[in-house]
Amino acid sequence: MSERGPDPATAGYAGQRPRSRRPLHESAADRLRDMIVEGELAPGERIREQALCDRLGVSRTPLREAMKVLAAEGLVTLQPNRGAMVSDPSPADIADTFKVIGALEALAGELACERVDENDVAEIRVLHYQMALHQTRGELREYFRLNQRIHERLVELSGNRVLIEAHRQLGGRIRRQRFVANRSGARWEQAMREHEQMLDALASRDGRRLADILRLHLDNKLTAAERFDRETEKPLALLAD
Amino acid sequence: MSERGPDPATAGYAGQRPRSRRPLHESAADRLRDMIVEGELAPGERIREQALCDRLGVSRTPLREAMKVLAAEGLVTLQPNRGAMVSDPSPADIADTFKVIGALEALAGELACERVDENDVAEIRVLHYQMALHQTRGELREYFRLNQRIHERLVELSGNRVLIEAHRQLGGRIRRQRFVANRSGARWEQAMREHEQMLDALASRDGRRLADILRLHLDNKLTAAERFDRETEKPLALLAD
DNA sequence: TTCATAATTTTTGCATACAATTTTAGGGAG
DNA sequence: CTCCCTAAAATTGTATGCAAAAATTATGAA
Repeated sequence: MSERGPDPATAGYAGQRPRSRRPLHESAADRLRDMIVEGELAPGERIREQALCDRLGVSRTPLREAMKVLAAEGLVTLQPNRGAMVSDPSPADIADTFKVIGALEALAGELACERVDENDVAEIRVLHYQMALHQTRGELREYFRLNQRIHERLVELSGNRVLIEAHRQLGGRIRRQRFVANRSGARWEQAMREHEQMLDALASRDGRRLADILRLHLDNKLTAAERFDRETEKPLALLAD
Repeated sequence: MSERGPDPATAGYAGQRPRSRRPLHESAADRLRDMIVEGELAPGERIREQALCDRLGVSRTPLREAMKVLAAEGLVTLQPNRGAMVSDPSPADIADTFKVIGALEALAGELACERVDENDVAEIRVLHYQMALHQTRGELREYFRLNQRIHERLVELSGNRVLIEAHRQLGGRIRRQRFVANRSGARWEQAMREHEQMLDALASRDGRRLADILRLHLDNKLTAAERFDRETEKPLALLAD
C-alpha cells in the first residue's frame, strides 16, 4: 500500500544482483506505514515494541529506528519512556493539513504551467478521462486511485523536488482517513467539474487560475469531509478527491 | 542554536515537569543540528558513526536513531550500508526550498490576517521597528535575528500547527546557508521596504496582499542570494532577510 | 469499600557484541 | 604504470543483555 522505494534486495533482474539487502528498518517502516493506513494499527493505539517485533520478525533495534522515522513523518507520536502511539490527528489537525496541502498544490500548479509540454498535458488528460469513466460507472475505488494519481502527477510536474517530498509526506499523514472514507461517493459531480477546470487551466498554461482552482478544490474537499463527518457522527473521515 | 521541536517531555500543560530525563537520541539530534548549521560538520562530509559517538559521548544506538530523524528532516542523507553524509543541497534544491517556504508563508499571512488581534499586530510592529533600528545601526547579526523572529512569529500567528511545523523544518534545511551568509548586507533597503508593506498589510488585515508580498519577498530573497552567489563565486550562500 | 503506598512485572533506553557489507591495502600480470 | 584480483581492515546493520523508568498488581489502613 505504501509507495516503497525500489527494493535493492528484490528488484534485480537475473544477473543484476543486488549489491546489498534492503535494511530491515526500511522494510519495517514500510510495513508500519501500511499497517497504519489500513487500520491494522488503530489511531491512538499504544505501540509495544516487543509485540510489534514479534509480528514483523525483527528485533527492537531496527524497529525503533523505523519508529523514529515514522514519528518524523507524523504518523506516530513518541512519548519518552512511555512508548509510542499511532498518531490520532484531531479534526483541527486534519483541517490544517488540508490547508497546507492546498497551498502546496497551488504552487505546484503554477510551476507546472511553466514547465509542462504537450505530452505532459496529454498524460494528465488521459488520467482525467479514465477517472471520469470510472466515475460514471460508479467504480469508486478506481476513481479514487486515479484521482490521487492526478494530484500526485500534477505535483511531480512542478519539477520542484522539495515540494514533491513535502506533498508526499503530508499526504501520507491523512492517507488513512482517505482510505477509510473510500465508501463515500459524495460530491463527485462537483469534484469532477473542478477537475475539468484544472485540466483546462493546465492546458492553457494559466498558472494563476490553476492555483486558484486547486486551493478551492482542496477547500471544498475539506468542507465536504467535515459535513460527511457531521452526518455520520464518526471520526472525521475524508474524501479522497 | 537549533530550533528544537517541542520537547515531548516538557510540552503540554504549563507546569508539567519533565517526568524523566531527556532521551539521548533527542539531545544527540539537537547537537547534530547545531553542528551542521555551524559548519562543524561540512556539507557533503561523510559521517562515521563511531567517530561521532566519541565526540558526543553516546553509543551508536541513540546516535543512529538521531540520524534517522535528521534524515527525515533532510539535514543528512543516508546511503544503505554506506553510511551517511551531511546533506549538500544543490543551488536548485535551495531555490526549490525557497519557493516552498514562500508558499507556506503566503498561506500563513492569509490565515494570520483572519486571526490576529491588536496585541499580535503590536508585537510584530515592535519586532519590526527593533529590526529597523538594527538596520540603520548596521548591526547585522541582530538584524538577521529579528528578521527571522518576525517571519517565524508571523507563521505562528497563522495558528496552523501543521504549517508551523512544515515551515520550521524547511527553514532548518537552509539555516546553515543563512548562517554562513550573515556577513552580506546586500538588499537591506529593499527588504526593509517589503517588511514595511508586510506590516501594513497585516495591520489592515489584507490577507491576499500580505500573501502576495510574502511570496514576492521570498522570491527577491532568492534572487539576491543567487546574485550574491554569482558575484562571490562561492557555493550558494543565502541572505537571511 | 476506597485510597494510598509498596512490591512486582512490564516496557523502554542504552550499550555492546557479533554478523554482513563495503572500503582500503597489497600484490602480481599485462 | 595501470588494471584487476584478493585479503585485511574498517564501517554499517542487527540482535541481545542489562539498567532505568513506568505500569500493574498487591497490600494495608482509614
